[in-house]
Amino acid sequence: MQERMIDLIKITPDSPVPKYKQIINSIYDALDNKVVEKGNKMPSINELCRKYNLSRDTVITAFNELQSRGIVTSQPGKGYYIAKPSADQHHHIFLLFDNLTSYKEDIYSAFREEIGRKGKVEIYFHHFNLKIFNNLIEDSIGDYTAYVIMPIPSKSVEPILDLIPKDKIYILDRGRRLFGRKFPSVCQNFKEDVYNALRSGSDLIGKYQKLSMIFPEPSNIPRDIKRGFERYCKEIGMDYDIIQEFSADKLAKNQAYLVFDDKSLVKLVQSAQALRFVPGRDIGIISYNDTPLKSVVATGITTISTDFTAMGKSMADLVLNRKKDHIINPCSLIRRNSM
Amino acid sequence: MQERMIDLIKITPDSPVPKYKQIINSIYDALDNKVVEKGNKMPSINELCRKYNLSRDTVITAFNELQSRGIVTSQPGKGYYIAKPSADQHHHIFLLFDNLTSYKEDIYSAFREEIGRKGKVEIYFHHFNLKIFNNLIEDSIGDYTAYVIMPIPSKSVEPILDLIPKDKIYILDRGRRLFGRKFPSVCQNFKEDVYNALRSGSDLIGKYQKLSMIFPEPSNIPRDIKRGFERYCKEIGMDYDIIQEFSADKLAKNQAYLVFDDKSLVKLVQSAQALRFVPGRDIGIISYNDTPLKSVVATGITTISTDFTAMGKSMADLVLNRKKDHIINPCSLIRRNSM
DNA sequence: TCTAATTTGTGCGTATGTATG
DNA sequence: GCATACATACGCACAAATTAG
Repeated sequence: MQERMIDLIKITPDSPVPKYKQIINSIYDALDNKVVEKGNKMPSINELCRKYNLSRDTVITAFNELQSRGIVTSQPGKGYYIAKPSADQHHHIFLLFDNLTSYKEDIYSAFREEIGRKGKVEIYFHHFNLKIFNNLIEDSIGDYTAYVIMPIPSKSVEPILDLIPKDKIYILDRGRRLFGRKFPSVCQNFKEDVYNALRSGSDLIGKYQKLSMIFPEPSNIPRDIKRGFERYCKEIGMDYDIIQEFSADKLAKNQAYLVFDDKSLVKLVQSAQALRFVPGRDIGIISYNDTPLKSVVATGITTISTDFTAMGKSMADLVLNRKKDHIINPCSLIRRNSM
Repeated sequence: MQERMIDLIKITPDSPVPKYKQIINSIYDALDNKVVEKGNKMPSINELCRKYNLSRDTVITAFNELQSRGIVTSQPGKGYYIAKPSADQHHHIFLLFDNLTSYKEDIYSAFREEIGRKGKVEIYFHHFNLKIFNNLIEDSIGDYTAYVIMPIPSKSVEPILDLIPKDKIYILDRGRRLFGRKFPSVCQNFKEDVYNALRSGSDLIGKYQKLSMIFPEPSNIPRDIKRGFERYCKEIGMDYDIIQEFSADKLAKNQAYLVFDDKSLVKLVQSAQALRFVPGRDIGIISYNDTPLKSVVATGITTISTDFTAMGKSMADLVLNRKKDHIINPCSLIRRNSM
């Protein structure tokens, strides 16, 4: 037993981390990975000194610190023993968002709240720029206990992720298909979500003759959304098309629109107002990602939206408990007057 | 290893460039030429003093600057270590927001865009919690070249700010009255802004019999807004009151409402819709802080708003050029159908 | 447990040159 | 010419952290 335990202590002499702290961290890691448990005997002080060429005092400093934190107890004349079944390690979390939009606040707040005092969270943004993405991760390697990442949707992010220890990576929001089950994740299943949300609103959609998706290109909107949309339309035999940029002349009565960015939504509603088309009667509007204001835009916009608070909470749960799950975040259709 | 590193520092005593800057440049060169890498130990302060006949203070000045640029980290009792794989950015900016609301996105994007490749921006949120505020700043001291801060409106933030070098602090958005001309700033003048915006809209406001401000308490909305509002109403002899929480029964015809938070705005618009009161005819609505969606809420909400993009740009200009200005950010009334 | 060596961190005093008014 | 402020550089002293023996 001690033999195995000894090997769990990793000392790198030239690290900026003090040796006694490296010992402490090793014990925490061993507890987290459940390779030691309450009651196990710790390797003796002299054993560690010899094996790692450490000063006796260095080991004692570490053990004293562990004892004062309640992780180990000492039995004079016998040795040190693990005193706790698990340890609330201090998590230092690298949270990499794509960009700063209003619903990110929901994810972040929920995440932070769940993490609470158990860790410190630092936020970064890559703005879908691969160079920034790589630099941020490269700079941060070794500095965090967990890396929660909204990836850029491209194969080219993989080499840089390989530099991070695999068991510290968590994938957030998108990248479900890109990474499969390679990392723990809380993601949307964009294709299924859109498909299911549209299905659940078939009674509303049926009122219209055609369903147009306003999908700006190039954009960072997940491609899978388009696939889910197309699958739905084909399946129920709905007339549909995909518009790259909305303009007023594309607005027609008895047509419904599925819109993703706020800018297009604003244009769409303004055009409708100009022609005195009433959303929900003359035209239909479904918007993506819900915000409080959308409930009063025009006379209320129907939205397809994932639950961002749930997303933040689930991710915190994964990180805190080192779970390896692959969670699909819930998504639903929120019915309002615009359809 | 240290031996080689020592030689990488070139000091020419008679050069016009200060010695501490020569040290900094040497480290940059070493990083550029990849003769040092992340995690390498720097030669100790005393070592450099002896070897190059430098004052200890000179070396420390250089190392502190490197640390605040994020190039090195220090561990008391051990030494200084290279913290980045490569270095090109000379500004390392600590950006502390109060919370994440939609218009923060505008400030941040504009700020980031102006900073460009000249620096790295790290963003934090204090949520008006003094403890978080203090912890975030305390933890960050010495790690950044500039601290851009949206303060908590309270005297109690001053002691912690005193710990930051005075010439690295910039005040953003609020705190104009709290700090006066103590730090460079880009702030709103809430009292004047509201007063002037209301004055410029007197033709619209005159249509209504009463002007009600919906001002939730407690809240983090600047108190000065209330003062500007009261001053305007008294000056033109307008009947007015201040409502702490809006409820449907408080909605009355021929009355105008000045509303600050999205939650109250949503309630207000929904109540109006329920009673079939048309904004701009039966009731008036003015909302604070513009977002794209507000142009299509109901049939368009009139807003009083500062220019958040300008705010971000101005702040970037101050930081990049180390200007000491005190800028009042422009604010105006944006006329739409709701008044 | 104690001593010793090395390291960073901080404070204070001093001196010099330069820019500003 | 004078006063002031600021950046640069030096010297000394002491505290606290890290580690060795």
